[in-house]
Amino acid sequence: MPATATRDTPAAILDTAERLVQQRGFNGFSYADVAAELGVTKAGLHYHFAGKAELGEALMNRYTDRFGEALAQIDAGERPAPEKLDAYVDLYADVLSDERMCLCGMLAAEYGTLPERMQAVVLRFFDENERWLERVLEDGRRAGTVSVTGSARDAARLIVSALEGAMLVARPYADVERFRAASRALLAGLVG
Amino acid sequence: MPATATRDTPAAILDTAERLVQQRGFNGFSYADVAAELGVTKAGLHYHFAGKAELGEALMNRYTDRFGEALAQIDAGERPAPEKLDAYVDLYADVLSDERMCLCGMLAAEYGTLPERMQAVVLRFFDENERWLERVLEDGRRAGTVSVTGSARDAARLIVSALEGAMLVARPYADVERFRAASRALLAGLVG
DNA sequence: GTCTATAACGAGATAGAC
DNA sequence: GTCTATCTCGTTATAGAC
Repeated sequence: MPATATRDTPAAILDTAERLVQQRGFNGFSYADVAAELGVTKAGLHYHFAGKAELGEALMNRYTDRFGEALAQIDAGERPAPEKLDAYVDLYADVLSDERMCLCGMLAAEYGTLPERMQAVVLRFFDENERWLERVLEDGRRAGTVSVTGSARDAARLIVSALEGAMLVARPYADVERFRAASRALLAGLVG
Repeated sequence: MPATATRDTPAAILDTAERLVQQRGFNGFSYADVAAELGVTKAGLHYHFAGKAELGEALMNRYTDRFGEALAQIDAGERPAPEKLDAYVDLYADVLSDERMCLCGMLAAEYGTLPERMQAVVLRFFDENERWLERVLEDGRRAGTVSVTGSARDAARLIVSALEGAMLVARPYADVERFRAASRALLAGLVG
């Protein structure tokens, strides 16, 4: 019996690569970086993920699926819309406090250089987030807990944009409070 | 007399490199890309800019200075604060309509991989923008044309964050209207 | 100021042993 | 499943001719 990995190797590869992409970008990390950190060789990585494009795609699908599960978790709580929005903001804050950018926000910056199949997942991520927010905002409007001036769709797109941008700007300052301040000001204008 | 360039060569290099960075990122373009587009050799570029770090720094300083001049232009008009904010949003929209990301927004994503001197300019860009916005918002509040709930500084930071994020998200969709919708929703919550 | 030529390195990827 | 070894290519950068 050959030596067994202490945990699922593909998952460990994805964990390391994910962090590297979130901190350095898809064009800012290499198979060598991942291999060195895991103490394996580049060839070993190619066994699990044929190429960088396949690794990137797997990364994004896992991230987007997990984000969807987190949204389902928020829904399961049956809380009023403003609390759901606060929980949504916390998802972003948790990523940032790890000194990471949102994976798909990072890849949105590099969009023009990405393999086609990775580009498609970037759009899927934003679409799913916008749909979820739109529904929460409409529920809140019906319940009288949220007062959005324009369309719920436009407000949802503003929220995604503002939170992605707040992460983008706050990370160079290594200042989560900067993100928190922007989030508060955002929700104050929408929920107030 | 040697052949004369049709226009200032360093400026032409900066123009091309700037667009490439805005569309592909600092880690997504090379000297070879710039040289090919200008019809010169890589060695020729090194004569004008010693290395990629120096080219990047020159790029950012020119961009930040130009942005500052554009803000001074807006101030020169002596318009009320809401009109100044509209003009400010237009600066971003113009960049996006060229299918480019804000230069410093792009470099904020790649921040961890940048040479130190380029990192410093990223912060300078955001600082100067926030200061300008903070002043406009305070002027507007005094004149009664703007009603910001929290501090002008936090609102300024929200505006920078939201506009950077709106560019980041809208560009993969190649949809300037997506940016416009987010901008309108943003200002509606702040100026309303 | 721009060129040719090349050095030095790292990236992504593959073949084949174990 | 992971390794060693190697290949090919692109990238940054320099030396030196014109």
